[in-house]
Amino acid sequence: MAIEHKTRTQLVVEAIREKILHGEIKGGEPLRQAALAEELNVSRIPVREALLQLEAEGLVNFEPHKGATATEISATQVDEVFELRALLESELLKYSIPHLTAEDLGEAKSLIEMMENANDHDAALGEMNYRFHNILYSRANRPHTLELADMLIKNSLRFVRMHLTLAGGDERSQDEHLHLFKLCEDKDIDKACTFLQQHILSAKHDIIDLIDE
Amino acid sequence: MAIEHKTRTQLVVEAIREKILHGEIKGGEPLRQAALAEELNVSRIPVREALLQLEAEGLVNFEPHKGATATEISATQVDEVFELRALLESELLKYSIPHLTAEDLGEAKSLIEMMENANDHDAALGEMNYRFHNILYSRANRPHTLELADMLIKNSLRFVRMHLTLAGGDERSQDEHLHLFKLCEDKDIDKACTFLQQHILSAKHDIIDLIDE
DNA sequence: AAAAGTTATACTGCATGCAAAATACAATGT
DNA sequence: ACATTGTATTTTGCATGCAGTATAACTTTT
Repeated sequence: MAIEHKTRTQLVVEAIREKILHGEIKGGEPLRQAALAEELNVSRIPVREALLQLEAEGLVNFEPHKGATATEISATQVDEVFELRALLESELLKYSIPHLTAEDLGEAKSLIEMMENANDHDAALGEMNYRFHNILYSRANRPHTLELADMLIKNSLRFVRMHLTLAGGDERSQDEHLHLFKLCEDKDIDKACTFLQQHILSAKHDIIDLIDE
Repeated sequence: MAIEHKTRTQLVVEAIREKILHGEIKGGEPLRQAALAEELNVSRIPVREALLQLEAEGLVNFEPHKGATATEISATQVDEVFELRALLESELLKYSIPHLTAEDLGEAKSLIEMMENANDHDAALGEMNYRFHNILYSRANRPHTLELADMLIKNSLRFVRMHLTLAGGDERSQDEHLHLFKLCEDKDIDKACTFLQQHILSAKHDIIDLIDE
């Protein structure tokens, strides 16, 4: 395996993204280039470039001459992002299901089992959830769509994490994953897609409820 | 009206975007930072930042240590982008129609008339087409979705332009705009949305045919 | 002559430093 | 006290220069 040679900019992107997703940096909070540069032991240039990339991801607002802030996230924004996810991800699933291989399904299945065994508040749960869904979409052959969906998922990850931490990896979510898996296995495209939409939208409602208090 | 103070980076973004959309820079062609910097009379820093932003827009590929290239655009890519547009834009229209005001519709109408009177090969035609659609989506109250759709539209603008230049602003497209307008006026959401999808997909087919020769 | 190694070059990645803009603060006038 | 102007400070925007990486050109070896 080729060693991957990460640029400082990429490292800074990951560092700042993690800070935002973990809530270490709150929404609306200003991101000072000099402060971040010093903290991460780089110059301001890679920080600037990282902030630009994070803006493209929707995690940061970058205003000329004003500076960058972590994006605020209202309930209506969550609503919109999850609606979009439901739209795009069901589209991906629709194209992907016919080409899903036995190995794909095997991987998905084992991830479900791992999630069942994992501690409810395990931080890795979000990662597993992410990979589970990603496998199901992987054969869609729609790279652009997948990239957009990925952006949205990353963007909503901070809520999902909050959701998991506060509510715990609840039973319902597990059951839903299993059910979705079976529908994929049966190649029942229509049912799988509409069920996936429900799955995403029910997560949306949970999170909005959480925010509203 | 407040004078707007554009940073060099923004100006460079626009300059390079224009070059790509106008075909002055072809797909796959490398974008050398130093060359662009000299040509535009800036240093390499704003060029780098511009290239990063253009990558987010999908017009440029940025590979670490390798450099940036204008994105190649195969028929399958066009297919995917237009499918996405059909999906997102019809969604926007669905939410927007109920809130469209009389003024909105007036503006849209006058744009249609302007497009009818315009020269078939007028470069401004693409711009008018863009504004026409944008007005129809403007009341959707879905900023995030609108932004994504906007990105996709910008991304497909080079083909639309090619389409218009080679095929001319054909009659069918005009008729379709008028029909779409009437459906919006009547607040017939379902018909308007499915018609919009057809409108976008038919453009897709025209463009793919153009590419395939 | 083809493959592998070596040097040269072209280009990117990034640190530093300075100029311009925005913000915060003080002084003045009303 | 409030608004307004002027000044200081902070912060961003960008030019320059150098170090590191990838690619091309050239040897050397088989």
